[in-house]
Amino acid sequence: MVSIMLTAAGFHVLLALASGSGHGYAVMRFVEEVSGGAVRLGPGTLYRTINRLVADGLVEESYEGDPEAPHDARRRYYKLTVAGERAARDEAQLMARMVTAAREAGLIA
Amino acid sequence: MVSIMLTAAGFHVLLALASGSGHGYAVMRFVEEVSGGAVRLGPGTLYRTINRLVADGLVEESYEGDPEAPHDARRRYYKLTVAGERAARDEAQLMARMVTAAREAGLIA
DNA sequence: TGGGCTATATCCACCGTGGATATAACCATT
DNA sequence: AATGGTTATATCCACGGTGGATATAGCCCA
Repeated sequence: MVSIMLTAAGFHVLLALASGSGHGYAVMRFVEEVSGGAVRLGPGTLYRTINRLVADGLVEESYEGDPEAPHDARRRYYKLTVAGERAARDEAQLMARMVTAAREAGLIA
Repeated sequence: MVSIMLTAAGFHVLLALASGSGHGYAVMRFVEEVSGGAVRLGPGTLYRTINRLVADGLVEESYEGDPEAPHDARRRYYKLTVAGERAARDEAQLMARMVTAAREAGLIA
């Protein structure tokens, strides 16, 4: 399959980062929350996916942590690159088409 | 990752079948069309995915072909089972949540 | 100072994917 | 009736992503 170059896990990570979840563990919780618990990214998939996204130039490490949060030396912060934003947008638009098709098929309201 | 038990390819096939594409090749064209060419299911992924869905009880072979179409001995027709419809609906709803989240994040309009 | 949660990282076996290859039936044209 | 392009299904292999366990360690509260 082709889509763009994103796996499902990759899209979830990009969406979480776009939604303001700055570091890995926050991404994990975001994905679980936004999916109502249906999607869970285990640590293996999570950190490997982040590293792949960094290698692909869709995500970059950010050395400015969340100013609201208390300092936590363990955390590594990430943000979308321009290419990452574009990839996330493309994939979201593709998904929106799928949802529309599902509506037209009478699968959902 | 968990979602339900569907891979991306699996969902595309279920959606195509729910939309009235009765046989494998029609599924392939539907997926390509509905995605604007962004998603392509090669024959390998396509037929293997169908067989897996049959084995999982989400799809069953239907021996009543499309009455509109001219007879074609090569075609094998398929339709969703009740479980397949439920799985497709669950996945579509999950996708709708992701699209909503993407809107809230300002990724798409 | 002990325990539970937060946070990141790596490893392995398994499974799905992509793409090539093969086969053959269908249909229009010559 | 032969040709060629499209439709249609099927199988194979190497590759890469996934899931889940395991490890390590910093954080925070009692």
